[in-house]
Amino acid sequence: MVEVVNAVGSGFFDREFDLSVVAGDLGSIANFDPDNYPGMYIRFSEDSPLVTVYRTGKYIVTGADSVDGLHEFNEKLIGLFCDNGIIERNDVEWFEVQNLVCTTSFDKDLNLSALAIGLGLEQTEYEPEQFPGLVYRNPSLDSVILIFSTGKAVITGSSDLDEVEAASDHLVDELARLQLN
DNA sequence: TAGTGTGTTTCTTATATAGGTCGTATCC
DNA sequence: GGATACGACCTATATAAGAAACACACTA
Repeated sequence: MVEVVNAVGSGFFDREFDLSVVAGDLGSIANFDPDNYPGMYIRFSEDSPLVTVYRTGKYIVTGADSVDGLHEFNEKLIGLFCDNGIIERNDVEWFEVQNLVCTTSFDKDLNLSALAIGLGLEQTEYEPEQFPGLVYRNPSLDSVILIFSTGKAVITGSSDLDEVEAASDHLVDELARLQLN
């Protein structure tokens, strides 16, 4: 069972912004501090995703917990900008998912040293002194998997949920093949 | 040597995972 | 003062974006 914990997307409005003015128009939900970072942050509520908007019209949405939620939030953002006269509907050029961070569990403790050997040392990085997880990069997958001794794992780097599930299935198969699961 | 141009790195944000370290607080 | 407990933060992973700070190469 793969669960999305963070979905990241980026988009583009065909319009340049004076972020100081936009932040002023949006009020307390916007935060723009050019001395700290060139992007303007927008957050609708404490637990909502975060939007970073740039002068060029490009923007990033982080912190959604599903792909649908990411698109819904994007629509909410577009609505906010249109309602405040910041953009018009036809200024919306594109929006796409860039990265998914997912978790899964194999429900069994794992010997990461043995797993690193079994999966192939050229495809794994395991340095417990540096980081407790095993990093698994398989060229046939478009995701990177962090595997922990508790049997839990983090799958990241893909923009497609089907690819994430394929990566999870692949690892289940590998664990079965290696008789470590 | 100084100035200019180009390229690279860092910063920031979200998020899970887990081990280690560090600082602070509480108790004896 | 020493021992223990706890929280915060670091480590690593991916990704987008723009700006600033660098490093390096080249020309005058």
